[in-house]
Amino acid sequence: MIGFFLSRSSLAMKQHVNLLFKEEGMEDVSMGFIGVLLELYKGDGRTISELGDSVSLERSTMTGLIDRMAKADLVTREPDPADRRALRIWLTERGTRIQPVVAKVLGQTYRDLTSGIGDKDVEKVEKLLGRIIDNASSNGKGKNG
Amino acid sequence: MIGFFLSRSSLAMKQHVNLLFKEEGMEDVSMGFIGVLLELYKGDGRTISELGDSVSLERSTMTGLIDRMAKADLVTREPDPADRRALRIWLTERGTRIQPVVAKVLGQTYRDLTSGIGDKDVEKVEKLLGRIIDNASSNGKGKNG
DNA sequence: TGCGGATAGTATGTAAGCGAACTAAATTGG
DNA sequence: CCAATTTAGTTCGCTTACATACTATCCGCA
Repeated sequence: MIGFFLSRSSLAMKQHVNLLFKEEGMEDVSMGFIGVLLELYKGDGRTISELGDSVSLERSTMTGLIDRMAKADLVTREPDPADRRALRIWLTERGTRIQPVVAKVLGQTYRDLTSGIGDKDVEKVEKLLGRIIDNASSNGKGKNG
Repeated sequence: MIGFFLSRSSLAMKQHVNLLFKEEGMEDVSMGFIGVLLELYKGDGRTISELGDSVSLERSTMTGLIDRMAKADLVTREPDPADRRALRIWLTERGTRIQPVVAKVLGQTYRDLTSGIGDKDVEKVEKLLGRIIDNASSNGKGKNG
């Protein structure tokens, strides 16, 4: 059944990324950080909510994620002087420095896990999974969609 | 990136299944139970380890899963008279009774989430995800594979 | 100006998964 | 036959995700 394949492949990729980081001597960097790191490489100093929207995670999920990233010395939370509710997330020196490693791990993961699968097929899978995600949100939120 | 699609679609399916069970008035039945239930419908009275192997979950994960299934009155743990280490998992009356609902929810989920995608393409996705899962295990366990 | 609703972030509790460490029991091998 | 190893299951600590409820702050409008 498709659900089985989805959950296993998702978990497998997560574990593979974690493994590669460990092999780079970065046991404290995990798959979960990558989405946020990639966003921050586009530009840091954004709020937790903005980042959460970009990576499709709830605010309550972001709190713990940013906690762990801060503990791993990848980001800092700084108060926004213009909005005392908001915190702006900035890359630390380490967070900036590991960008090439992040790229390397992602590239290697892609090559390792899609080996034997053509780029066209990978694109097709992404497109179909995108469709599944869309179907879920229209069937879920809209109720009688 | 493919990792994003995998984790989102996997989560989406999980939530969709949970939602459909809720709509059936079974808030306490969740996606996580399904793999084990389907195995038990093939034949119950198996050990936790056997079931874990069948659904590709670690023993430590199974403990909590069976706990929750027992709390939802779907299964019972019974000691194996022939092996005092082992516990045999049996379907309860409720566990047996909901089989048609499980089938219905699974069928509906399949139709909802793959709507707009041909059966051939779904099969193709399953096949390619299977390949990714295999790639992960050979690259992960074997190390320099 | 000040009240009422939006918004930012956190806290809490639950699910689902892993690995490592542990206990009890079974199996194997010398 | 008994010591050593393996196996069954649980417990513990961690990650990652959610929803809900809460605090603090901001903003729109009367």
